[in-house]
Amino acid sequence: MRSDQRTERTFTERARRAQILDAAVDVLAERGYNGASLSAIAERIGVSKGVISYHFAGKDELLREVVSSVLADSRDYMGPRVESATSYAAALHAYVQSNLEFLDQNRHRIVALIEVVNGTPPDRPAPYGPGHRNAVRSLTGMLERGQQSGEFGKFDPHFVAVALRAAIDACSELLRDDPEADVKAYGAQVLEIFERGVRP
Amino acid sequence: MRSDQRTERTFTERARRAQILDAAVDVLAERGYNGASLSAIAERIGVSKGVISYHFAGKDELLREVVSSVLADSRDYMGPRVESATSYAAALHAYVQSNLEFLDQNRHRIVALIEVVNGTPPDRPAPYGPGHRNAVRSLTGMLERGQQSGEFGKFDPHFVAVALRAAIDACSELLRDDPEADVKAYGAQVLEIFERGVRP
Amino acid sequence: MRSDQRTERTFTERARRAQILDAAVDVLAERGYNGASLSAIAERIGVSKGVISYHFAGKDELLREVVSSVLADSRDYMGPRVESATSYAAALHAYVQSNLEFLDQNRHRIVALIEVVNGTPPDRPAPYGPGHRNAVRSLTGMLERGQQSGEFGKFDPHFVAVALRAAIDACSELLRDDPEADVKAYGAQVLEIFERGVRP
Amino acid sequence: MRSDQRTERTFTERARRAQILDAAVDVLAERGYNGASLSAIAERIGVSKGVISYHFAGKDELLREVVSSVLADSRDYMGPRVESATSYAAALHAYVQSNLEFLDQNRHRIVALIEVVNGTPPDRPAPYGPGHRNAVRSLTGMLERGQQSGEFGKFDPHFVAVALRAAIDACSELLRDDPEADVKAYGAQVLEIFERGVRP
DNA sequence: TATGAATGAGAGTTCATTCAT
DNA sequence: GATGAATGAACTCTCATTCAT
Repeated sequence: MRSDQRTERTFTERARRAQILDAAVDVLAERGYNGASLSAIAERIGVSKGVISYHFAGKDELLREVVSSVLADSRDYMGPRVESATSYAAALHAYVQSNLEFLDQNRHRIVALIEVVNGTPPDRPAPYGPGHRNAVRSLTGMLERGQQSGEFGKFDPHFVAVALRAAIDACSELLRDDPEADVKAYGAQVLEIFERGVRP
Repeated sequence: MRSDQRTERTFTERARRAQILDAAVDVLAERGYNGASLSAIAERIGVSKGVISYHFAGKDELLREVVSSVLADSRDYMGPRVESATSYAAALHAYVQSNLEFLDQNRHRIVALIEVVNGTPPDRPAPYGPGHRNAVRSLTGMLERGQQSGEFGKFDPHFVAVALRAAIDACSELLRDDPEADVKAYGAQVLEIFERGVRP
Repeated sequence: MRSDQRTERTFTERARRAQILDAAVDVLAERGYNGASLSAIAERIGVSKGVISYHFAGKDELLREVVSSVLADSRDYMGPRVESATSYAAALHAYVQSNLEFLDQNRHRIVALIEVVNGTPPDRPAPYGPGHRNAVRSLTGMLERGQQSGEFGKFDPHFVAVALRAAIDACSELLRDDPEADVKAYGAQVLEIFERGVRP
Repeated sequence: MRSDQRTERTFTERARRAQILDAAVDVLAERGYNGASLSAIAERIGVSKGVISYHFAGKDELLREVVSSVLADSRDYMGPRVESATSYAAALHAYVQSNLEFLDQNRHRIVALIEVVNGTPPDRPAPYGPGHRNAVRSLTGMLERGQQSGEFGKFDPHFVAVALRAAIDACSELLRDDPEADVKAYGAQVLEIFERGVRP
């Protein structure tokens, strides 16, 4: 149905798609990748499976949209905050802080995203265009420029980027194990470690 | 039949179980959680599906054993190395280093473990009894003791333990993206960051 | 709504029906019976599926109309030519020749017709009222009258009618395998065989 | 399961496969290509759908086997009879006669074969390796050799082969319309026509 | 011990049809 | 008259599990 991509969607359709995406996020977060069958998602909104097939080309498209919508929102949230920083140290600070804020405010969706990314079988196209690898790459770039400017010391920027991203993403685990966890404090702690770590 | 844990297993049976576990690891690593069907695993050893059902109570038990065998081996490898350290700083060093060595030498099995942990739907008993949570807890303990001894400075031990474990585990990603990645160098870099981080 | 056959159709409606029938023919010819879904047909004219349901009682009626419109046209084309023949041999000649001419000029529609006739499950009302059986019957009649007049020799008229119709219809295969096939030459050859065959 | 094609099949399996093939033939003959769902076939033997999937790689393989088994049997039946002919006229005679005999003795299976051949959507691999086209080709060859030998007169061998095959295949229609039809008599009639037709 | 065989549930998809707007 | 939306049944296929042999 959605063969003509340029067609604008009607109001109703946009609403349904959003509703389905929300349901998908919920089910993914609660029952995991393998629990997120089309029936489970449809059941949650109280419609038939066919509705999903009607609004999305297939399960793949649905999951890809789940991922890309979260990624887009995270870029929208973090981008301006990082770019308005006036030093590399400040940018690093803004990066970690805004990232964790976003995570904190989108717990459900983050869990869903991780389920999709981790759950997608290796023989299928990854559901995030550039996705996570890109996140590491852009972080690496920031660290490198910080080094060139003399603000940061000597270290392997790629390795540090990987470790930092992992530390940030671990926030999900933290929340999984304890939904009341103090994300802000965790962020502050991670920041302190890595700020020390990149200092000259 | 294998429900009675006190029954001693015959030699043949232990061998079969081991063989099946190995096959499961291979298939999990290559085709992911959803690709690891009982038929795929059975096919790899050239036996019928029934064999697996005979030796394991069900797929769940098989996967849980995959996980627990890797965790047990990692404890066996790291334990002595960490415990023989004569200072907390040395223990931290030994922890990270031996952990990464183990990861490096058991790539296949680690990937399989991650597949199981990530793939298992949340409504089912988690495949690692205490597992990861335990790892974080013991690391937290080590950091706390280091603080009490005055060797380490002031920080939140739990948060740092979470971040450090995440940084270590990120090694798998590193390897997934680049199988030739220099694990040792990555470990050294992570160590440097966190050693700085915990210093008084 | 269109169940009341006596209702006169408006101009617009007749146009729509014709348009839909054309689209159905095209899709049937290109994608076969099973590829001819209502969506595929609707998409070809750029309307919604509902339009078809509005103008036809159901898919069955649509397909039956496809068949009957082709058959009607073939009767309109062949009838006068056959009837104006002044001998039975001439009638036979006119029959085969005009039939193949019609086939040649309506390849698309013929293919569609065959798809419908072959594709319709046997437990459903056959899409050609009397249809093909009728064609054989009228041909049989012609042969019988030719025999009674002494123009034709001794043979089983029904059997010959069946074989001749089959030979004529095989033209579709010929065209399917080679769209450039010389239909006229094929017709001449078939005629020669059967003219010899029915001679006293 | 049947991944290793060289594996011999057990007795039970051969029996089941045969049983399934028979059921498929019956259902195809009775309910047509589109009525021959896996459930319908399974239901007829009183087993679950899964059984078919267990014994055949998929519906495609099942249908292909239906076709190839009939074609193989028909070759086995006709081949020796045609080859033992001592003249081209005799060969033509044997061809038509043995073909119709085979048709007569395998009515059900022939109808099933035709359903599969006609029903398979055009965008899918044809279910008969060489199949019908081959039949026409070999018949064409026989006619050509008969012409070269001087036994047959002047005509287009390809066209006559197409028409003759069509006349023979029309026997199925004959049977469909009247299950008591005298196939032998029909064969004799067709033979007479075409023997006259190819005479010099 | 191991196998082949069968089951039955559940997956994603497609489709004709219905209906409020 | 026409549309978008939704339904529900049917389809093929996969899989963990069970069981007689």
